[in-house]
Amino acid sequence: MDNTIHLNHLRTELKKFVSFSDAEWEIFKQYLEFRHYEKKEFFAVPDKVCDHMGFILRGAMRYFHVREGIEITGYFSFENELVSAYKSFLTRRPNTNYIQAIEKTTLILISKKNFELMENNPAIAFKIEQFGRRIAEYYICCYEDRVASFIIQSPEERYLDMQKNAGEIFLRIPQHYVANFLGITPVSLSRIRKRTLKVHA
Amino acid sequence: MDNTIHLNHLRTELKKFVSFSDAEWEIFKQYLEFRHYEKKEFFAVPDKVCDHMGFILRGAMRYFHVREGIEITGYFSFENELVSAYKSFLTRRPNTNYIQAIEKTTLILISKKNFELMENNPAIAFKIEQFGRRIAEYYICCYEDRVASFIIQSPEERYLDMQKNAGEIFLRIPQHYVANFLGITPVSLSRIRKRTLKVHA
DNA sequence: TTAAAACGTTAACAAAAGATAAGGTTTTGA
DNA sequence: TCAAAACCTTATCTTTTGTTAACGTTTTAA
Repeated sequence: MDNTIHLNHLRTELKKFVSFSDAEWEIFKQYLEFRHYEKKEFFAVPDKVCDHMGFILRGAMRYFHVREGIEITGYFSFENELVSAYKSFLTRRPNTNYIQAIEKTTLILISKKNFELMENNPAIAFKIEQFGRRIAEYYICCYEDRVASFIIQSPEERYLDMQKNAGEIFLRIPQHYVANFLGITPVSLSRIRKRTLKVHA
Repeated sequence: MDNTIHLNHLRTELKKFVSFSDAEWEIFKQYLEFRHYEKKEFFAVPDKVCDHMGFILRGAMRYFHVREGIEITGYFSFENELVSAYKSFLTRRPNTNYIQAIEKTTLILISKKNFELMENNPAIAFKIEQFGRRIAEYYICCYEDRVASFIIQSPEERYLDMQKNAGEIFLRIPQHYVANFLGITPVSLSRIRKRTLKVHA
């Protein structure tokens, strides 16, 4: 099977982090693997080290914790985004949550081992450091906003913001997952929806 | 004034991110500046680009938003920690919150300009990429935990965790700042304290 | 195709948090 | 030193959220 199209797509998408030269890309792409996940299949589970980072070609992933037997969804990733239990990936320590495909999903994977091989390969080491840095910096910016939303906004405001800025999510994600993401229960989100609906009607 | 002791201290503390060789350190330290902040002086303000990253030699900093005229505290940094309006620093776009000294504070600063000069200096560029990467990765791990606490825990649980893991903070920081940090109002924190006190008494 | 599971809403009640204001203590700064 | 400001607690009332359970609809999987 020829994955050239997908690899070129990846190269384009990664430009928001870093631009690979042709020579660097030839090396880089040798360290990649493709993997398909069926719906509900796990990318990461608690108590195991997450040793891959993935780029989502197609599909969607859900991050969730289990607390007293109940799943609590913390995050989602979609097409053209990265997916990883980042802290576990970086520290090589056991992960604490689940990451699960919520649709049929295709990933391009880089293993921690391959990452380190590239870090030690002088032909590409510098670019890989840049790559790792830009990814981390990108997610820091996202996290800064997310934490601010918990500090500054009420659940209702977070919901309205999300509806405005990421409305497509509601078309793909069950609402009770979204509720957890906003830091509230599904019942509470249902009430917020009823409340805010009347304002616009 | 001789700052050798402080620079050596910085070099030691930065080892948790990256180790500079003697030659690299000689270059690196030339790009640093010392700056003193009086209590209540600002390190960063809204609508201006934050163009420095600081290392706290002594003192403490508070991050806060202003919303409808009210200050809402989002974070603190103390001795041997870094301080920056990171998103603004990275993206060169206007900052959205205040960062203020809450005690007499001494920082060692790196400007964005000097950071970029080092990134373009072959003698130290690689080490600087590593440095920037490790800092970002370190903060990602902190953020992952912080967001999880908002998703998984109740305000009361966040308070008890904080008391257990960062109890010293309560000795230096007014309680109503801590309340915001936990995502609640000062009145609510006061009630939580009263509630949880009885459990231990 | 069909039974089971998943999902969203609603209701009722309890628990917690927000808003506002008042009071007493401590800290600050002129 | 002394008045003003900052701070924490408490009280009251309102609003919101959590919890549990029920119901009807939709989706899933055998």
